[in-house]
Amino acid sequence: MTPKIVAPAQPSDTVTAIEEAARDLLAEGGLEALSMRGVAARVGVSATAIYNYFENKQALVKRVVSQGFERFTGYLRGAIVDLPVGSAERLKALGEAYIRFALENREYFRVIFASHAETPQDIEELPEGGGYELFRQTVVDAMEAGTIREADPDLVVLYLWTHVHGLVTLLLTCEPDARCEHTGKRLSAPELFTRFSEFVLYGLRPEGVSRAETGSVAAS
Amino acid sequence: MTPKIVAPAQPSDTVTAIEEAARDLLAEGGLEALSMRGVAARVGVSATAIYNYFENKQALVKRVVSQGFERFTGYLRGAIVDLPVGSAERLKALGEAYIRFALENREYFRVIFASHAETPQDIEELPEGGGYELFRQTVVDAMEAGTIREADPDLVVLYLWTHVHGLVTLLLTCEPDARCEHTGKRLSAPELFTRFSEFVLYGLRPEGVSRAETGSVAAS
DNA sequence: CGGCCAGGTTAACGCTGTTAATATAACACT
DNA sequence: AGTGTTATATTAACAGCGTTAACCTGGCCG
Repeated sequence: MTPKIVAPAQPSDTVTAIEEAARDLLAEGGLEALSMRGVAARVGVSATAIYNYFENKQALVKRVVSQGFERFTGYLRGAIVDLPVGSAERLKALGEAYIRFALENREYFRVIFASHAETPQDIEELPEGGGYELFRQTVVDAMEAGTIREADPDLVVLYLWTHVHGLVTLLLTCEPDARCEHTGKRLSAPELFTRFSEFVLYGLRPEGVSRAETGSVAAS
Repeated sequence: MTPKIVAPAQPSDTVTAIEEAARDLLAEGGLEALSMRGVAARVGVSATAIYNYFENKQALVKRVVSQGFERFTGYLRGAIVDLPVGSAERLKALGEAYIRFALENREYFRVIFASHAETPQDIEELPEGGGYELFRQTVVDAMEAGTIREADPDLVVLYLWTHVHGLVTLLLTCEPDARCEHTGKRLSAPELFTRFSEFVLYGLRPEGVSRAETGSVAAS
């Protein structure tokens, strides 16, 4: 029985149990299913016991979200690690993994990106940490390999991020399996992503028109 | 027999007052600021009086969201009505209006697209109604005018929708004024949208490569 | 031993959505 | 006029929520 030397270094059993219970409740029924009393009941303690480890519910949620974000980036990293650096496959796999994780962890993802990020500190520590860097590096590699054209990497990252994130949030608020096509085609999310990839690569400009022509004179 | 829960043909004074109070509270402090007692207090009645007009809070929120969606589509329609049909300006103005409305009505927009859409009926009546058709018609016009290349309109609509929606949701969860550029550039949302428009038109493929070459053989 | 303190308890406050029972006023019908 | 019905509002209450306060309890340290 070695007495625990430093408390904060390795978390106690109780606190991890609390985190697990909170994570499960969150994944099962969303934010409103995560109640202090509910978490406490799962752990087998009183509700107020949680306040020994977390200042309030928001802090608990923040912790869970933070861990979820780490799992998210880990998932993304694992999805592209075996693919050749700078390849289009790698870039595409990253987007697909983004979508897959979001759809398979709906409530989780929802809460991760519903963290209103009131304090500017929140946004610093959460989404930018590993996720953005991973995204950016993949884009930079693809640029150097000639897979995509050269441009401001941050701009391109944000552009691609916007796309996958938009697709995901639309699918999350509409329907699980992408019935957003209203002509009865009902493409699945991966199918949609594949179709979109072509637009991303080649753009929407009409076929025979060179870049100079459509510049900004499209109006009559 | 059954007390009429649905608002009558001409809404009474009280019900519109309730809707207004609910809308204001929602716009001010988000969903959690919208409480039955709070709404009732603003109207000047008892909390339970609301239940004469709305089955429960969810129904009230749904009503407010529905009205907000109508305002949203009206806003979009007004933003493009004066611009030439089929022009790139029109398409761009639509996207810009989408972003502008979302950023100027943050809580509103958030709740509109946070309507988990549990019942399939919800999604039918809400987002598809006028908004999608407006979006689609604008795209079809642009296609016929040769502003953008020809493709499945629904696919292109969803593509562009994904684009603006993703940008908006990212900006909403990150920061008001788009500090998502982490190199200190801090482009504003309209600036970002303008920059992205070029990507949307011309794509990300490297400059000199024709469509056939990069098809799907980008791997090593 | 005394003291401290982390970790747990119960009780309680004020808030929430919601239900039940009740009151009141206006209208229709005989 | 009386009577019933309906719409509209009320108050009281319940269960659940996050959170605070006061209290207990066991183990560690000087």
